[in-house]
Parts: sequence; structure tokens; C-alpha cells
Amino acid sequence: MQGYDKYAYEPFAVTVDLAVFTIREGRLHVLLVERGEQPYAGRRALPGGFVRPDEAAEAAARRELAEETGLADVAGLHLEQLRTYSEPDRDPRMRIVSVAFTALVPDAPEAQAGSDAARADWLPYGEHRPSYAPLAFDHDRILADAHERVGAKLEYTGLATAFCPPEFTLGELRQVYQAVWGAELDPANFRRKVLATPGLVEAVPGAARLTGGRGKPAALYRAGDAAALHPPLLRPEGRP
Amino acid sequence: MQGYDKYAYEPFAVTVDLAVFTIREGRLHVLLVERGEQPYAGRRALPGGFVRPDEAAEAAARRELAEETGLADVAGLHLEQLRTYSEPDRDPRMRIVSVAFTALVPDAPEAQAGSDAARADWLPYGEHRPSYAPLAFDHDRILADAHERVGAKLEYTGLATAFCPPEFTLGELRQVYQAVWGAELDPANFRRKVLATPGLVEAVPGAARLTGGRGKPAALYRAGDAAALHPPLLRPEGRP
DNA sequence: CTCTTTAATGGTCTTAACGACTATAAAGAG
DNA sequence: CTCTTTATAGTCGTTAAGACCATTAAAGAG
Repeated sequence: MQGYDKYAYEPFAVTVDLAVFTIREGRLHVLLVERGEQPYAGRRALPGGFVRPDEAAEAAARRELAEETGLADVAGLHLEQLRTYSEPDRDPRMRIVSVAFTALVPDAPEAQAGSDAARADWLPYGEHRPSYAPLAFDHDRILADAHERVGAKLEYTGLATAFCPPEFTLGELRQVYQAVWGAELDPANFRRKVLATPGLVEAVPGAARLTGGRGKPAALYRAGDAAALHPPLLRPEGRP
Repeated sequence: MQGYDKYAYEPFAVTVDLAVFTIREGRLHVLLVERGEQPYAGRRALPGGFVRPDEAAEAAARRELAEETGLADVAGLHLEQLRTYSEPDRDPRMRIVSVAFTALVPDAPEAQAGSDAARADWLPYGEHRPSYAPLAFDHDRILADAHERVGAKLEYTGLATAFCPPEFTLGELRQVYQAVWGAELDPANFRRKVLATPGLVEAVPGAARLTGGRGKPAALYRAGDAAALHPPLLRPEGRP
């Protein structure tokens, strides 16, 4: 902690990278941009950008999230630090330390290409890139880490509601779990479990909605205030 | 991701801070240094230091861990990234982004004062600072985050064995949980639960050892290879 | 209209896991 | 020897989870 000469070392650049997930048609989607410049021009990458000299990484991430998703109410979205990637050779041109974030978006409007990207799209997770075209930089690893983190946090937190609009049905909430985990869940058992977990959801009295156009209308719920679930809602087959 | 002019922005300095825990006499201890320089001279702080231009944050953290603990076999110790702290005013002198790590040390030899610290000591967590002398910088928050993370990971990973020597008794393993969680656990139930969890521990055939000088000698176990525990070993009272 | 399809909802049954508790075994202290 | 301490084994009742079945309320086909 000594030696505070700010030019004693080669300067580090600090960026943020975002793994932004949403649920579309019951499937997990991720927001990717197409790079317009070298290196990795034409390749897909996670949205992100430089941290400005006077802002925290969290603020930079939320700013980028607003730019790329085109959403107005970015303040309420779930944004969480994932980890920091700092391998010296992760960017071929200079030393860049990247603080990665995971964001969960309930509704999925069309993406906006940020200033630095040729385009931005929501792509189904798992089919978001051809096998011959990995994501730019170490973004494949970041995205995999983010997916694993989200899957794990669904088990013991109320995070799943971050994917949902303010009012949602239990079927929609179940689709969140199924899309992230890639597993089928029994509707009746899921319902029993969710309602038995205090603070996960709270009922909206008298409200109901048709979900897929067919079937019995489902009651509506709001997100509860519980941060941690006890007991947790475990994935069917251990960790995949 | 454009604008790769490395002098376009005010340079960031990147440091690592370490929350190093161990178990001593059944109690959780944390490694703290006493700062020798301004700011916060004389205050306690987490050990840490600058990331060098050619190393990753993980390498810097392991290097600092070796320096401060004086341990030789630092390669096998559990070292895990916690999160990155990047508030612009977290250091009064310049913009410093710190990548925080959590380390778990089994045995606890006396600490070594690093080059930048006046002294280094293992202190019982919870009594590691007087109420009128907070840790330097935002280290109180980092340490609290690290403690919470370790407590949570004990529930669903085999992390507790990282606190133990290569061979340990179930009583010693139970003391790890008790020290971190600050809760009493029933020895018989704990034993049943640990042995029923595949991959947590494996028995060392025929080996036994007296633990506290009294009582029946306990069988010895080695750490298993399970990364995740299913089902998890939950804390008694939800999240404290 | 009736029948089929679909999804929500309500319930049962069996098994696994957990907490509280009791009992026994093996060591040292006196 | 007895007493204390810790490890280990087992029991009992409650709770939670998975598999499965039944009912309900809507839309659409005919």
C-alpha cells in the first residue's frame, strides 16, 4: 500500500463487461454485441466499456446497461458484480482489467447497438454463437461463469423474480427456473414449494391472467422481500 | 471497447486486498496488518499490495499471501476472488481499484510483517479491532463481505476442509463450522450429515488421534473431492 | 353446443433428511 | 476404581421433497 506514485507503473485500463440475461418465450437469452473494430472485428462479444475516472464500476455497468438495452428504468434492474478478470494477456493490445457484471432483465425490448458496437441482439443462450466463432476476448468464460452463478443463486435466493415483470404467475416464475437450469419442474410441486417459502412471493388478491392464451387463468403474484431462501430450492440433478 | 489510447484516461492503480482466515483454538481468526504510513497510519488493515504490470490479480494475491503468512506451501491454500471495490473515493490520494480475495489457511504459524506493514497479527474475528478504530479504507466492509461469503459457502461446498490439515477429525471439522457460523452444532447429527454427503470427506483407514487431550480418540479423515454438496449443510438459523 | 386441449390448482403417498435426544465406547484425571 | 470428556451409534417424530393423480377453468375445433 506504499508507493503512491500514480505513474510508477504502467497504467491499467479498467472496463466493465456485462452478461445480460432475459427470458424470451420460455428460453434464456443473452445480450451480445457484434464488434465493429479490431481485434475480433465481426465477432460477438459481451457489451461493456471503459470505467470513467470519476465513477465506480457499478455505475459504469449500469450506464452501459442503459445504453445497450435501451431501457429507461434501469435503476430497478438487478445488476450484480460477477468477478474481475485480470490476466495480463486477455486483451492483445494493452493491460485491461475488466470487472464483469451479471444483469437480469424482465421484459425484453429490442436491443440497441451502443456507440462502440456494430449491432446488439438478444440470442438464445446455448445457441448464441457458432462453434467455430468463439466470443471475443475471454467472454466465453465470463458468460459461462455468469450462467453458473445465476443458476446457483436461483437455488438459495429470490433472484428469479428479477426476470419477471412486477406481477407474474407461478407458471412464469417456473419458466425462469426451467430456462436457466435447463430442466423440467413439476408444476404442482413447484407451486407448493414456492408458496411454502416465506418471503419469496406474495399474492395479488383477486388478480388473474391467461398466460399462453390457453388453459386456466393463473393467479398473480409480486416479488417478496426475502433475500435468502430457507430451505433452498435445489436443482434436480446436483450441479450440471 | 474502442479508444485504446492508454493515456486517454487518468490511470487506475490496481491492488489486491486479502481477507485471510484461520481457525485457532476453535475460534475464527483474521490476519491484519498495522499500517506504518499515511493515510490511516497506525490503523489496522487487510494485507495487500499493488498488482504488477505483468501478473494477474490472482498471482498478486498469492504472492502477498506468501509474504504475509510466511508459509512456504502457499500453492495449495484456498484463495478465491471475493469482489472488486472501485468507489472513486475509497482511497483519499488517487484512484485505486482493489480486487479483494478470501484465503483460508489451515495451520496458523505466526504472521510476518510484509514490506509495507509495521506488523501483522492473527486476531480473533469479532474482536479484531476496537470500536473506536475502524479498519483503514473500506476494509471493514471487505472483511464483512468475506466473512459472509465464507459462511455461505460452507453451506453448499466442501470449503470447510480448506481450514483443516491434510488429516483431520470430524470434531475439528465441526469446529470450523462452529467458528465461522458462531453457532453450536450437535456432534452426532453433524457426523451423520457429513458422512452421508458423498465426496465431502473420506476415511483414513485405521488412523485415530486424540483431539483435545481428553476423550475417546477420533478417526481421521481426508478432504473429499466434491465441489458442491447435495443436499447442502445449512446453517441453523437462516442467515444471520 | 359438446368435446378436446391446455395449464393451473389441489391433493395423496412414499421416502429422505433433519433436529432432539439417549446410549455406549474409549481415553485421561483424580 | 470413578468421574469427566469426547467420539460414535442409534431412535423417534417432524418436515420437506419427488412422483403421481384429480379437478378446475379457460380456449379452440367440430
